[in-house]
Amino acid sequence: MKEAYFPQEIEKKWQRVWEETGAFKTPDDSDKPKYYALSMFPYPSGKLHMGHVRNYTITDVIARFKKAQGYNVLHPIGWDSFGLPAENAAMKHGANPETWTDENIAYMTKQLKMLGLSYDWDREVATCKPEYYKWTQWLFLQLYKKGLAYKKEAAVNWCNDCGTVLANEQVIDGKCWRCDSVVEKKYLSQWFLKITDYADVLLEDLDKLAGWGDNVKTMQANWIGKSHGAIFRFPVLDAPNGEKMDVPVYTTRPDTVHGITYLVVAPEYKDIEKLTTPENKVAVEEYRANARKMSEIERLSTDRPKTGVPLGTHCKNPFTGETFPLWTADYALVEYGTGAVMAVPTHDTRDFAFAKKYNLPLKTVIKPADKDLGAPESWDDAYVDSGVLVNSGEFNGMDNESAKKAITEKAVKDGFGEFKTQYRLRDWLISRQRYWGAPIPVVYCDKCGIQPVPEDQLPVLLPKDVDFSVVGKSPITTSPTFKDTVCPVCGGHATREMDTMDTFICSSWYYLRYADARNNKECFNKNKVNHWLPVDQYVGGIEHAILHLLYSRFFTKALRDCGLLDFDEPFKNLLTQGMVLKDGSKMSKSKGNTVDPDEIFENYGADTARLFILSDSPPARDFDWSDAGVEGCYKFLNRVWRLIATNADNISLDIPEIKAGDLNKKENDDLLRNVHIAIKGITNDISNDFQFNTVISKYRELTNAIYDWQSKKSTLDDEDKLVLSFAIVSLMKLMSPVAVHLTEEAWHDLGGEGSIHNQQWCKWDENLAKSSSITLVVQINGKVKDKIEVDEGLSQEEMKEKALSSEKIKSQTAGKTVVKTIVVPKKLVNIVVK
RNA sequence: GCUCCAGUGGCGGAAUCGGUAGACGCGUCGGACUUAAAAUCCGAUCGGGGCUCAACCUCGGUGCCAGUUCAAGUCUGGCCUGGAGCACCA
Repeated sequence: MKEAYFPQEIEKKWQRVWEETGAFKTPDDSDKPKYYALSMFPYPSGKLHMGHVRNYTITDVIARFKKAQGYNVLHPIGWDSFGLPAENAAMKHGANPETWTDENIAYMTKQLKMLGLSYDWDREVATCKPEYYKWTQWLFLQLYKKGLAYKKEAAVNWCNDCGTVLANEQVIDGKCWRCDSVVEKKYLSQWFLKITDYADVLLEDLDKLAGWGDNVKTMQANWIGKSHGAIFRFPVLDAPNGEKMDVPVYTTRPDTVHGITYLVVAPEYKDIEKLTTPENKVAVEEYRANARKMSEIERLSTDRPKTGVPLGTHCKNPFTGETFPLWTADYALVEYGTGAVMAVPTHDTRDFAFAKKYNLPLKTVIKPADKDLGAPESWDDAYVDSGVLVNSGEFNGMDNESAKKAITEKAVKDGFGEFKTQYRLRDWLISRQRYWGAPIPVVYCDKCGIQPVPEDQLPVLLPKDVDFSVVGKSPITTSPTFKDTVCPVCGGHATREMDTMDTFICSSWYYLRYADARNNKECFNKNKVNHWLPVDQYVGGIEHAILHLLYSRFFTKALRDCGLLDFDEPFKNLLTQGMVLKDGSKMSKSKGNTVDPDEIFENYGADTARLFILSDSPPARDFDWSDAGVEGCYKFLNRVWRLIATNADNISLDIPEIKAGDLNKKENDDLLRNVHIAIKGITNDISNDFQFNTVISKYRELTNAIYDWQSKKSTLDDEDKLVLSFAIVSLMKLMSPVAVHLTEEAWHDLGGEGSIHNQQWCKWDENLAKSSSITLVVQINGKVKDKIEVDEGLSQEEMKEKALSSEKIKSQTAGKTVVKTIVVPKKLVNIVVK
């Protein structure tokens, strides 16, 4: 065995061997229990970054650990390869997005292999390949048949820089998630998926996800935004055309209904013209035109002063008989609730600000039980806390929580309202006016209208005869061959849908395809999907907390309802890894603080990179990259290598089981114990929340313990060699999921058969994993005063005696009264004195 | 504004159930080996006080203030700071 550690040499060799022998192929049929470990698949942007390295290393270690524990592990990889960057790159360099994507996939595949990841490459998928997007289109058709895909004219988010519409989830702070430019509203006819049909079950089933962090679950719950309240319909008294009509409002505060002093409709409210008097028409039209011009970001800014104009008409409050005026104001949102708000300025901060500005009346209807609030005209803000009702007729004196129910019940009985559950979640807009995506498989017939493309005509291929240099429209529209087609129903002329699907559709089902990646007859075989899914451990970035993870949950539920699979949640356990930072901020090209994985592989090897990326922080927390830390990990691997290499002649792989009492020498017994403690600790640390940072500290502790043991030996007898072999081979096995190449090389150099990665995980003996003597901690009044080495088997009474007979304790308790003594078995004695 | 997460040495972080705070590493300092360097190895490293120094002794210490308990980094209540998500959602 070579004395020196040459990672570059070793790593290339084993990567080749693993590839040639198909070391990581996963059979579908196996007697072993299944385990599905999955990393979020990458977008082929060009090169791996450290975030990828962290993500894939974490999942790889989990996959290898589970395999060693006897599972049949599915650990696949693929490419989320449709999307705008490819198209933009193509436009910039005059190339083709496909070429650009293929080149990136090739390069990044090479890098993934250099990292020593145990993927089953036979299951690789790329969402931009026709053999994949054929099935994306097929799934769209299933959703269409089920009534879950529909087209409608709506105000949608438009990103001018990307030249396409965006889903609500892709608008962050009023800006495009990808290019950060300000999003505008446009009225367009677009395709939507009815995710709102699943709002309730998506929310409820979060409770089933015990293996997800609360942060992600609350983010999803907030996004779905369920609230309970009531719809009230207020009759209009003076509509200019004399029509009898109602204005319905949604409120979560039915208890404040007696305090209404005006009503607001959104500028885009559908009946606004009917509710405007001729005298107010000009001002209202002007206000609406202004609102239309405003960007979303301005419109939604909470600190912008409230504005509005009166419509001139009035409603009657059926609870009080009072009349109140109608206004339009842009703080009412047309997409939420009914698009109209009952305004109770005394008990809502927004209404309060608006009423103050326009001198609208204030009427108190809730006050704290124990004090008076005074005239609302003197308040600085609305009173929004709970209390008892006043000025509310028959409901006076009732606490406001009970009043919510009682008042709504009265409205139901009298026929002008009902209970209502409201969600903030909107339907998922999936049309994109871009080229590099899966075409929406729909045609528009001059006679028959919208027609889905028949399944046997799939895939609808992306045209290749397009001009990528066009500005202001999708390149797909430049294809001379794509647009015109025939109607599948009447055979007459039809035009194809020119929009492609949001790439998040492609990534909403890829984890299903891995179960049956090469199937060219079906999307996936139902039995195979039911066997492998749900994913046992999903690992990826927190940035997908809402987008990808919510969409995938929706897809799984929808496909279950289409009869394609039998489970209702795709990801049983979710690990959201933290970001990789350098000098305290996120690695990014613009900040110039990136570290190139290639350089690390070249200078230190993949094993060092893997070890380091796991070592310094728990996986869920942000990780601060440090060059000194890499160096430290490299030194540690050298230290491990030296330990094995210098002892190679004394190590046998054929180790009989060593039981308690088999060894004669105390130091050998101690080393044996340390090995068992390490096995137990490392196994538990990986099993509980994947605490790889402490796993690695335990590698170091065991390595230190073996070096310490060795420093006391000048020659080795048979017992020494036995215990040394056990210690070193255990260390190698424990490290094999992380230092995948080093341990494989050492295994072979020591004469091992096959691969260390096919060996069983180490087992520990509970009796050997604890020491025979313990440190008895003696406290006085809860403060540690002495530590005594005692035999483990001591009774509580004996522990107490030992403690009290300690010289230190005697001197500190002298002259004081012992009030009480608490004995914690095998741990400590606390003496309470006065 | 609402929701969630976090706060421990110079730094990253450790500490099943409430039971020895600071494992392991990085950095720093000191030493060994060497002609020298690299590599490697050994030792020290929370703060205050006592002792000529050291061993040792002692007090304080996990963002802040209270509380529960024999005992609190850990539990409860209230704050402060940082991060993330949502946000004129009625």
